[in-house]
Amino acid sequence: MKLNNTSQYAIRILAYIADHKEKKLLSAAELSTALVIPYKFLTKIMTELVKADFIKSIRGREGGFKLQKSASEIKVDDILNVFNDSIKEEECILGIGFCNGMCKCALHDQWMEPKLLMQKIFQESSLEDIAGRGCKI
Amino acid sequence: MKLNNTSQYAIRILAYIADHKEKKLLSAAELSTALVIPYKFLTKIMTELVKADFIKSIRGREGGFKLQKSASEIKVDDILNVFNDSIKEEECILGIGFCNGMCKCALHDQWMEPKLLMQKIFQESSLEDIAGRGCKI
DNA sequence: TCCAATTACTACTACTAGGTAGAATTTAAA
DNA sequence: TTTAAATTCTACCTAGTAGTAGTAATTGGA
Repeated sequence: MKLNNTSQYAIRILAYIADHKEKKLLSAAELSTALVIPYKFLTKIMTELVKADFIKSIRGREGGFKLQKSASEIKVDDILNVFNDSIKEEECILGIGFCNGMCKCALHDQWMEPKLLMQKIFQESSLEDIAGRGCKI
Repeated sequence: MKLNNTSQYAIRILAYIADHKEKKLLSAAELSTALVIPYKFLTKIMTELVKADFIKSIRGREGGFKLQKSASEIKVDDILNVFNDSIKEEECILGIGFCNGMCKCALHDQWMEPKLLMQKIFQESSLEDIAGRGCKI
């Protein structure tokens, strides 16, 4: 009952970048150190975030990354979608493939409330909302 | 954001057994067919459920499985615990290891409500509560 | 007593997520 | 123009989850 590691890293990376927009560019090395994410794994994730158009990369010396959109435009759910980790409408807690009103799993009714709540939180929370909250990790 | 396959299977198996207590014993073959779970994988799970003392097995011809405790005594959370899949108190949505009031992750506050709700549902839902709900899968 | 139906055990394979290594490419500064 | 700092690409390794195969052990019934 957790997000996968890559999604967690991606959210933390983007929130960190959003929280440091006074700096023009942040390098992979700086992000890796600050967020305690293995450097090589982080660079792999960065490439995906660039392709997904959340961030812009500047190659070469003095290069780095910065947000491509405004922080309020990027929702947590958008990030989860890139890593196939968002909560699907028909998602069933017991994994049966067609859990709905007609034929529902044993936990269907109980599961609706937390599921909708999580969907709502992910869809409504933008980087702007979460950047600067709590610790800087 | 999902339970692992084994936990899902285990819950469905136990709910099914609870829902068929009029039958003295249910065989692995019957469960495998009824619940559409690969036979060999199911037998492996059954062995774990026996060791965890949720069910009793009768070996040999005419053997099978039945609940070892009453359905109201077995909570969903007890099952999740066997497969290391229950929601821990300190569990953090962004995976940082020490997310609490002092040093909390960017999504800590939003995450509290659905997390507590899920914990509550898992801890309070017994097999008796869920058996017989919805479809028989 | 023997057989067939059943659970239990041991070991293996397949797939995927997480992570690492090394070299290629780009670019600003010296 | 050379070099060093940076991203990108390709390929691989590792560990854990899911699932399979074969056989041993148990036991009721013919």
